[in-house]
Amino acid sequence: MTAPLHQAHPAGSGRALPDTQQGMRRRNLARVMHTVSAEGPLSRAAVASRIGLTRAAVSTLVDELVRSGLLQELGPERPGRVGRPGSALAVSGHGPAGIGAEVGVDHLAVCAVDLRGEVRARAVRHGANRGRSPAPVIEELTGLVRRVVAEAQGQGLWPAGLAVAVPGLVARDARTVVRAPNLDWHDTDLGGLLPVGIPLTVDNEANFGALAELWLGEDTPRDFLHVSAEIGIGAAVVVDGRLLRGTRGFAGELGHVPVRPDGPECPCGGRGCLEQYAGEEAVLRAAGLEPGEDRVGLLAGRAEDGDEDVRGALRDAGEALGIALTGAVNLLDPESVVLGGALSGLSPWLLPSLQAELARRTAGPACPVTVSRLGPEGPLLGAAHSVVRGVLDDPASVAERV
Amino acid sequence: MTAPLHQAHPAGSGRALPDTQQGMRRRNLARVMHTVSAEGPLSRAAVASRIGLTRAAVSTLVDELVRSGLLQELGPERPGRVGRPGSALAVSGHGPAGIGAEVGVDHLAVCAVDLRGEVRARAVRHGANRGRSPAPVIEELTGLVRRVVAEAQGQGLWPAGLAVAVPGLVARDARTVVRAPNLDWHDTDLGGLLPVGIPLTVDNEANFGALAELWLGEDTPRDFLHVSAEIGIGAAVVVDGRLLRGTRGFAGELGHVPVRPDGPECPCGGRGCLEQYAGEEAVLRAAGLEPGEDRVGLLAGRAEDGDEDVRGALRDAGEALGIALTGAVNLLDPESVVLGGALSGLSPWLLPSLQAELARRTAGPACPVTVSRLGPEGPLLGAAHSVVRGVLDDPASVAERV
DNA sequence: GCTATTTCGTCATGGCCGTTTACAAATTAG
DNA sequence: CTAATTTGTAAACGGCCATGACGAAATAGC
Repeated sequence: MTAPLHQAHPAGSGRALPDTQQGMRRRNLARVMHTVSAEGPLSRAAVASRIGLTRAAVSTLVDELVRSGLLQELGPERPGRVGRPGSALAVSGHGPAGIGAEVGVDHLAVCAVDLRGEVRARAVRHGANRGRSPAPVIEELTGLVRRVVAEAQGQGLWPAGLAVAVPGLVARDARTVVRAPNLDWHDTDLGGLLPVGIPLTVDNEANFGALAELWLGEDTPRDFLHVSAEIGIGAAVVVDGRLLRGTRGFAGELGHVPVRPDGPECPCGGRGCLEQYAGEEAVLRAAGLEPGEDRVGLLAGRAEDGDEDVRGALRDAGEALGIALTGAVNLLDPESVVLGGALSGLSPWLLPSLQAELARRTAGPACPVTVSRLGPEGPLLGAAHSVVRGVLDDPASVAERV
Repeated sequence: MTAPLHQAHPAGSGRALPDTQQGMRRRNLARVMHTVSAEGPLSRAAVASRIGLTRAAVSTLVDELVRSGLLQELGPERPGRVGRPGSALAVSGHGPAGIGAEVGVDHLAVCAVDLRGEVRARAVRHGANRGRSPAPVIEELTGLVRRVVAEAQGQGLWPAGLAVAVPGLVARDARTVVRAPNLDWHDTDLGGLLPVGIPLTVDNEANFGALAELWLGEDTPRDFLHVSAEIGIGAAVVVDGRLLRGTRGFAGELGHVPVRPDGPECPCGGRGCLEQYAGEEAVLRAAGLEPGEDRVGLLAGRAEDGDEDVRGALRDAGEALGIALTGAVNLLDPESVVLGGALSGLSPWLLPSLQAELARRTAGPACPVTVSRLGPEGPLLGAAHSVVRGVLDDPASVAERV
C-alpha cells in the first residue's frame, strides 16, 4: 500500500512511487481511473487524448482495470459523430467501497460510498457522546460499521478502507485522537479500539469536511479556506488541491486566532481568541440562551423569528469571524472562503457582518465567501470519499486484493 | 523547458513531466543531480543505493550528465573500506550558473552562483531608488547583470537564468510588479525592461528570502514561516518544502493582519494592522526618530546604546508581531518561525516580547522562533539559487543548451 | 443504396529504459 | 599470496509506451 498525497497523514512527502517502469504503469493506471471518474463515461480514445497516451497504451491499461473490477464496459456509445462509436467505460459500481464514519458530539454515523461516489449504505445512531469514555462509543461505532459493511457486501461491494472523522485534533499517525474537548477524549488510539480488518484512517472532521467540499462541491477552487464549527471553530486550508496539515497535524486552529488581544481569557491561555466571540458557547451566552440539545437549530429558529438578541449575537460573531478571516486571507490569499458545518445553517445572519468586515479591511476586491452546499453531511462524506480517492490514486494497490 | 515546482510561479500544478519513458528518464536525471548536490562527492554505487536504482542504470544517467557538463568526475575515492574504491562524482563548477538580482530601496545587487552553490561573481551599487521610475533603475540593473554575466563567463560558466527579487507584490506571471510601495512602482512589466537573453523570473524579496533560508539555512525545516521586513512586513509560508503563493501570488501579507481591530487606520483600508505597530515607519515614530538613510542601523545602534524610547518601541513591535504570529501559527502549525531581513538585525530587542506573547497565547509548547543566519543577503542568494534549483530539478532542459 | 471518409479498438513491431547476470578491476582481511 | 568484498561496465532480458497498419462501425456525399 502506498499512501496517496491527500490521505489523512501521508507518511513521507516525496514521490510515493519509485521511478521505474512499474511505478510509471501504476501512475498511468491512476490517471485513467481519475479521468474516467471525473468525466463520466468515456471511450478509450477519449481517455487517451485526455491523458496524452496513445489509444494502444490506454487499451492495455483499461484491460487491466476491467479485469480488476475497477472499470466497467458499458457497451457502444450512441453515435452522434462520424466514425465508429467508442465503447463507453465507467467506474465500476461493484468494486471497492469506502467506508466513512463520524463520531459527532450528538450522534454516530457510518456510510459506504462506491467508486462512482454514490452512497450505497448508511447507518446512524443519535444520542449524546459527550463525556462517555471512548471504549463504549467506539464499540457502538464498530457495530454500525459492521452493519454498513454487510449491507455493502450484499450489493457486491467490498470495503477498501475505513476513515473516521472526529471532532478533535488527530496526530499525524492518523490513528490517535490527541484532544477532543467536546468528547473529553485525550490521547486515544482508535487503532486499537476499532478491530475491523480493513485499513483505518482517523482525521479531524473539519479536514474531512473541507475535502468533501473540494471533491463534491460545485466550482470549488483548488485553493480555499474551509471554516466549520461544531463547538470549537476549525478551519482547513486547502492549497493546490491538498490539505495543509502542519507539522503536528494541528493546522487550521482558527478558533484561537487572537481577535481582540486584550479580550476575555480563553482556556487555551490566550486572550480574546475568536472562540470567545464566535464559539457556540459564547454566542449562546451573548444571545441569552442556555446550552441544550439542538443548539444550532435553536439559534437558527430564534433568528428566523426575528429575535433581536440572537441576531445581534450572530452579527457580532460574524464580525469576529470577519476579523480573524482577514488575517487568514492576508496570509494565504485563497480563492475563496467556504463556510461549512454548523456555520452554513447560520450563514444568513453571520454573512453580512462577516463580509462587511472582510471587505472593509481588504485593499482591492475582497475574498469571496460562500456557503457549503453539503452542510452537516460534509465530514461523513469526506471520510468515505477519502478512501475512494485512495483507490483512484493507486488502483494497483487494491487490484491485488481482488 | 518545464517549470519546476518551486519556481517563482509555476504555470500548472500537476506533474510537470509526462508519464512516459522519457519523462521517467528526466526525473531520474534530476534525482541523480539532487543526490550528488545534496550529499557531496558520491560514487555511482552510493547514488544508486540512495535513489533506489541499480548501479548500471545510474552509470548511464551519470554518463549523460557528465557529457552535458553538469557532473564532474573527481577520480578515485580514498579507500577506507574493503572493496574497490568508487570514483567520486561532484556537481560541476564549470556548467550553468544562476544569476540573482535584487532591487532594494537603497541599492541594487547582482550575483552569479554555480551549481555547487558558490557565489562566483557579484556587483553592487548603492543609492536610493525610492521614487525613481522603473526604466532607469532597470537599465542600471541591466548593466550590473551584464558585468556579472561577463565575469562568470570568464570563469567558464554560462548563465542559465536570471531571477530578480523586488520589494513588492509580483503577479503570478513572474514578470509583473503589481505594487511596490517603497519604490512607488505599479504594474510594471520587468520582462520588457530587462533585455537579457536568458529566462527571467521576478518574485517578492520575502519569497526569495524564505527560499534561501530553506535551501541554505542550517537545520531549516520543510514547514516554516519566514518573516521579513524592509519597510512593509512580509511573510512567506513554506509548506512541505514549497512556497505557498496564493491564488493571485499575494500570500504572506502579514503586515495587514489585524492586531487590534479598533486600532489606527491603515492605508490598506483596515484598522490596527500589524504594520501600524511593527512597520518601520511606525517603530521610528514610536521611538521618536526621523526617517533617514540607514534606518535599521540607526534603530539597532540606539537600542544597543540603551535608548529606552527605542527599546520600548521595539518591545511594542515585538508584542504586535507576537500577536499576529499567534494567529498565523495557529492556522499553519509550522515547525518554526524564522525572522529574516531587517528583523534579524533587530531581533535582540524584538524577540523577548515576541516570544513571550506567542508563548502566553499558545496551549502547549510554543512554536520556536529563530533568527536567520543569512540576514540581508537572503533575497539575493535565494534568487540566484532558485535558478540553480531549476537546473537541478530538470537537468535535461539545460543539457540541450550546452 | 453505394462508396469514401472518419473514428475506434487492436495487433505486431520497434525503441527506450531499468533490471538481471556476469565479469574484470581494485581494494582489504587473513 | 589468496579469499572476500565492492565498484563500474557490458550484454541479454523484460516491461512499457509509441508507431503504423488493419478491420470494424458509424456518417457524408452522390
